[in-house]
Amino acid sequence: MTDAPRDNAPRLNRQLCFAMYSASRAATAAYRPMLDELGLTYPQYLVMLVLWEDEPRSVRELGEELGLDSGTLSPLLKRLESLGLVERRRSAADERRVEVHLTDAGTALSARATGIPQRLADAAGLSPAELDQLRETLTRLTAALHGSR
Amino acid sequence: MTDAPRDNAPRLNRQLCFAMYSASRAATAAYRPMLDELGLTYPQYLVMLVLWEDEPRSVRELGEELGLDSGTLSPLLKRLESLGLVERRRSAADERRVEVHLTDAGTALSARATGIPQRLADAAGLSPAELDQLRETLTRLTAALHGSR
DNA sequence: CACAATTAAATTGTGCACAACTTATATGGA
DNA sequence: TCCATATAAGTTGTGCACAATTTAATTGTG
Repeated sequence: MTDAPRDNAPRLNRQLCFAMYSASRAATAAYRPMLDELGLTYPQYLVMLVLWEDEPRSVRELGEELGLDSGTLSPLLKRLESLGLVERRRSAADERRVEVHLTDAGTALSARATGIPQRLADAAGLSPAELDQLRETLTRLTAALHGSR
Repeated sequence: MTDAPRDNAPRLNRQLCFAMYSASRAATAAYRPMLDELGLTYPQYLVMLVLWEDEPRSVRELGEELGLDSGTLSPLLKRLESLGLVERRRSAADERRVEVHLTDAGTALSARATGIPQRLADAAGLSPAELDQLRETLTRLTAALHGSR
């Protein structure tokens, strides 16, 4: 036996999971300076993206879109509310639900966020076709992993 | 104007970054039941993978392999030490360094972790060629994003 | 109607990530 | 040699993720 890595042991840089973990953190880090200008974290930005598509949304609906539970969303939404970007209102029709509405400031922020994804795509160093294929493969992978529970 | 999503606004499910964020969390979630049996979290498992390749490693070396800083690693290593899997010892040659050694229990755990990556690959629902290409593309993307800082 | 089961959101507790700062040690010139 | 600079690790504080639990409102069924 030698000092070389054991052949049967999993090797870090061979692992897809680590590649995704690293890529995800690198992408979030690349977003950070742009999001800093908006005063948002990356998960807060994701919530705003969903609301910019359609609002109001209940906490449960936001959670379904993003795959997050109320344990993550409740405090996050409280911070967005204290930033003056959203308002949380109990639904009159169903008192269990909390509807998250955009404020005028929250709606206005959309304009300043428009260019962000393109700036990341530029920094990615991949062709548009590669980016598209990567996104498609990841989406399929995510669905398969969720299905195999 | 209609109620439809604004065409110029970034759409969530078109965004590569969200695809990576979701895929990374789904993969970690798929690992969780297997890692629960070992008593490890996913980042702890990553540290053990590095040590199984070669040990001892300093905190700085671990951080370079994994892209993590001492703010993350110091408490994580303290937890691994309290689990009896590693020992932290000040380097005699350089008193600033802390060398992380595997204990016998830490070394032995490797055997129980061997099959884990294959089980995830099976659940991924992608062909080996797709998995390999995905990993390669992600690695290239991570490098590009780090380079563009 | 009554009431058990379900659903929605919040809360509590643990463990990352990461920025900012602190402490201690080492190193490279003037 | 002296000491400014750099480096290694730890600490503090904020904000996710996520499991487990709690509280409150709603729904389905006898």
